[in-house]
Amino acid sequence: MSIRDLARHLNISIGTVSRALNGRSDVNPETRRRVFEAAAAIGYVPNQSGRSLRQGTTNSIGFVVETNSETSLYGDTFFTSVYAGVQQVFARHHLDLIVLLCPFDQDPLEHLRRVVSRRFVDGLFISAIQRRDPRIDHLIESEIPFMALGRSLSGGTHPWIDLDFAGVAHASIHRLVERGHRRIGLVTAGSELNLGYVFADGYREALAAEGLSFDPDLVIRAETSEMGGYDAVDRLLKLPERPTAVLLVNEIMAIGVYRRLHEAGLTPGRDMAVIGFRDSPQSRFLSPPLTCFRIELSGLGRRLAEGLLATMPAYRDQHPIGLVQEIWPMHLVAGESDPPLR
Amino acid sequence: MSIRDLARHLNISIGTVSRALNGRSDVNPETRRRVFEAAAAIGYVPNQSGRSLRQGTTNSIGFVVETNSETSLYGDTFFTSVYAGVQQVFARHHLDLIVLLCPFDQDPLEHLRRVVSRRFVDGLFISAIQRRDPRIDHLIESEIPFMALGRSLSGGTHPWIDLDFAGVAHASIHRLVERGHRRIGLVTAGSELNLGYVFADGYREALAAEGLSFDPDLVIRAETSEMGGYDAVDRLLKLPERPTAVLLVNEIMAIGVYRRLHEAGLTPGRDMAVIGFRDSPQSRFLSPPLTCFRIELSGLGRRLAEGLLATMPAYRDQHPIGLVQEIWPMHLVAGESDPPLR
DNA sequence: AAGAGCGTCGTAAACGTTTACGACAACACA
DNA sequence: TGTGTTGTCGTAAACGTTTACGACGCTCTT
Repeated sequence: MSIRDLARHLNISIGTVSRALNGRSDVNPETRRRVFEAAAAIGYVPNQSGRSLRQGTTNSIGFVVETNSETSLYGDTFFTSVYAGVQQVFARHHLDLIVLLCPFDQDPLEHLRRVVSRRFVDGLFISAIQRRDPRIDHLIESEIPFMALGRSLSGGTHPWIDLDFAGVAHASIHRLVERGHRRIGLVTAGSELNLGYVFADGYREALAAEGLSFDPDLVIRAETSEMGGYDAVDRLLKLPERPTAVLLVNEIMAIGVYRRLHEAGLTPGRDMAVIGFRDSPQSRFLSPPLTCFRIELSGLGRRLAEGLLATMPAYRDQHPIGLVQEIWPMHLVAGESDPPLR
Repeated sequence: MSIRDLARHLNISIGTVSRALNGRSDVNPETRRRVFEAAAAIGYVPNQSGRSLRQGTTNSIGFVVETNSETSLYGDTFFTSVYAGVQQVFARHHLDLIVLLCPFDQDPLEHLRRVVSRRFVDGLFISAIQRRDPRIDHLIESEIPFMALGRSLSGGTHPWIDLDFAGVAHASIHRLVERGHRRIGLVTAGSELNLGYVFADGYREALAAEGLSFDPDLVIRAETSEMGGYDAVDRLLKLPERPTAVLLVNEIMAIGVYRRLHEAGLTPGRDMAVIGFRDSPQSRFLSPPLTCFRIELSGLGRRLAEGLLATMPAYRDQHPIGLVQEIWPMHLVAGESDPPLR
């Protein structure tokens, strides 16, 4: 079932059929109508390989995700919502979004190399950005359009959108101080994820802004999992002078944090205030509900898509925005895990 | 950077280069060595579109996932581990696994039609199998190799692997009865997911096997989310005669279940026994830890991959297993959420 | 009436790869 | 020496599509 069959069936040339289907102007409207009608009737759909080969483009964009729990900060609902936003924008351009999984036993750079060299996709999203991320250098060098969810230390001239972890740290510290806390712990990502550093830097700055001193003992770098949160609190509880509040880099950790507090006979919120990132059904269903930060995820997805398309020649004119390098805001959702200090 | 450039660089024909790279036997070992060496030196990688066009195959397999929360029973770690298993097998065959997202505002059948007709992949995995699933009929009709994670009512001659929800129901009921429970509730999937029905049927059979009567009031069909679990318990608590134990179709619900019990001044486990599916870090970190069922997920992934390859002519001889239609076992992990009834 | 302009269409090359087929040399065997 | 076999390689067609180019007929202008 090729374009040749369709052309024969209509008694016209394959060139005309192709032009009709691709919406070119030099084809009679009546002819175009007949072509579409016949295509639908006999169920013709263009072969993607042939099309790709000819025009050097695949009409699909890849979202690279790490399956390694060390580098994946977010739960499932996070990416699902982001994907939805991306797809909303892509649908208008007949672009497909596909998810490319980096096997956990493979080096992410190696995996990316493979994806890029195969020319499997026209563009890429990458996430789980490391502090110094060789993937970014490789992508820039290979000249493939891409968008980073998160920024690295090197910066560069590629598009990125980063979540406002510094803002979260500031808002959290300010709120906790207002509620009487003076000794506030931080549990941040222990991996080389850049956001772990951004979060820690924001924490330190926020302490300074509130006139509080910085105690390195209160900063725990942990795995971003239930167990990571558990271990982190374990260490905080062993300090000679415990913090009265703690800030978490993600909400998965909160589960372990609550658990460890319970085991120590303490009540989350009452005996130790907890603020976490991010708002999710899980956060809301914890007891007490976690005070955390909400992200407009599908909006983020849409913006990511726009930012990527803006760098692609074929779509640039439809997205006349400059280089997207933005901080995505998050909004505090008050729970009951950080009541005023008695 | 095409095969032509590589051939010119080596002063041999492109046919020989292609045969050398593809491991055919009719090429001098010394020539083959030179070809591989030169390819690595100048960084040549075969163009996938050209290859696909010629041999009508894409060397990649798609895993279709629903982003709709109504039909997605499992959390993130579930699929991540399954993917890992699939990739282990695929790596040996130079096959790529890509995830194809069905946009939540699109009909899954429509989405699948598009994927299939574009010939984007050589084979497919589908999950979230409905009781009667038109996708399966379409896949059979279109003659594309596929493997279903879950089985539908229609059966048919396609390969599938289904989790042993009936076995879970039996084992759970048996255990609860042993521990003194006589009135046991069930919270199953409210959508048209077939496993929701399989689970309910297993529950009913297990009750009969234990000589207990079936009370339709004790069966709640709910959304497979935190809120779904919450609402389900809410209804169970309103019954004139409360159950002393409850069975959950997934562990996300358990979060809502625990929460609702707490709000009613009840303690999960002590005042109402809870057994859930499935074992995950979350289940373990609940208080009390959830008694649930563990699945060997990467093994499941490997078996899914083998079962798919067994139906594909190009790989069949390397996987001489028949049609895979199997029930995948799950093993009870004792938590503390179902102590003996006082 | 001749030429320009326009709308519509067919022709054929090109994208990069694989593979059927045949060519050729070297060698073994009768 | 002639025939067959084997190992190695080149040639060219084919996959399905897009698109540059030119052809053709029609209308409009001067």
